Amino acid sequence: MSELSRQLDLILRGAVEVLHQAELESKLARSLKDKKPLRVKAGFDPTAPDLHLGHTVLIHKLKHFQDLGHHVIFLIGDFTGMIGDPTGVSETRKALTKEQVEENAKTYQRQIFKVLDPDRTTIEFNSRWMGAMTAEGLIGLAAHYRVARMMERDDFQKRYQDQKPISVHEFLYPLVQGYDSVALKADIELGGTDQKFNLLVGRDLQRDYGQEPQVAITMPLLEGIFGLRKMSKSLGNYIALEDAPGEMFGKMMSISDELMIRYYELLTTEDLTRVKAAHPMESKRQLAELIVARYHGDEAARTARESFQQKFQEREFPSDPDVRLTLTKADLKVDGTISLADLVTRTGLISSKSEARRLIIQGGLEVNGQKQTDANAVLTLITGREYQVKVGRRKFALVEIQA
RNA sequence: GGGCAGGUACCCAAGUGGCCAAAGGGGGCAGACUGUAAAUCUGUUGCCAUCGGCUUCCAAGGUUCGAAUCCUUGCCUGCCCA
Repeated sequence: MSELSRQLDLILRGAVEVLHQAELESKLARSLKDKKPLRVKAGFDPTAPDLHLGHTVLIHKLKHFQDLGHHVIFLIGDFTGMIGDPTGVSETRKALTKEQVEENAKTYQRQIFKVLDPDRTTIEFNSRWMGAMTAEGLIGLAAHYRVARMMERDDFQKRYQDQKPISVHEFLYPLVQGYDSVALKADIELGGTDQKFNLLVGRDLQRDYGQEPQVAITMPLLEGIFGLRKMSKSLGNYIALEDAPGEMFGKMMSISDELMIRYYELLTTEDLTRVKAAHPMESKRQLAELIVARYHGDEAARTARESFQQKFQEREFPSDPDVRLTLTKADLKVDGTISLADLVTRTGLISSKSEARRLIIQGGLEVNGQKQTDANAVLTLITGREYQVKVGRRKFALVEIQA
């Protein structure tokens, strides 16, 4: 197999679309001939330093390029982030301070370098060139693109049809993102399938600015833990790289069998036929362990697995409860009692007393292994003792009574 | 600038004077089931509480015995015309 087809093979693995493959091939061929690495760009939002597994699909692809000797540019869209959120029309997002952006960038580095090689990664901020751009420059940039083309974008079109608001500055997003490719002289840009439009704007702009257009490669969006919709922070269906090991493990275990296969496909290099042949629960556990180990180490993965088995498979009270609460006499009534609902509310694991009462009535509360179903119950707590409170399916609190 | 249509709970969305703490769907939570799941079924989903009470339907006023519903003003969104 030639070096070129070897490279192509790895690059195409898992990719949804390459625009256009012929250009990719000629870029690769030239790169090999001149011994000059390609400049591969991927952009990330500075407001969400909490990377989740969805982002790692892209990061792993960057890693592939890196392994092939190419140059990876991890672009943090701090300028784009400062303009505001294109989807949150009702709420204007506060501009991030320089310090916050720097802080977020550090978080990014900590997270991505669990996958990428720091020595072969450049981290860029688009404020470097966008911050310096004058209003005149911005007008000039805007003149490079047409409204009709802008409206071709799916979400704009849909929002327009649905009579939903679209602010003018939202048009600036694809423009700035595209201009980033001009500023960086990118050969290739990676993005999720939802980024296709923006990636193509980059091509158009580069051409307009007299550069060779970048190749756009789209990667699948990883579905969130409830399946169906893409993993994203705002949908709350994500597994963050910095989730605690136990939490990460638990989330991985609660995905459907179907989704598990998908995760294997996009996040690991495991052989899928082997995964499908094994018992689903076993495969899922392996996946959970694999992922936790990748971001937290082998030891943490083992502990997470053990704790999970304790909590859910054997339904025991875990050795590391979610909350440890210490109550003193002052928290109790004079006769040393407290209402059950109050006790549960005090753990902070639920948001109101009404919710506590609901939970109790529905049979979702246990104290020291005893199911409590009387919402009006009053407990007499003994000083010096510990009480194990199980709140709902997966929350545990240990309450200690001090004199 | 003018005309028109809208703003309802976490989200979508019904309701157009009392029967509305407000239908329905999604999502969440709990129970059953299970492989830890997922799917399914059932219940639940403003707050406090024993009956019962209290605060909600963009905001502020007003009409009324009584308003999410009517009126006024303001703010916000969309469409059409200029």
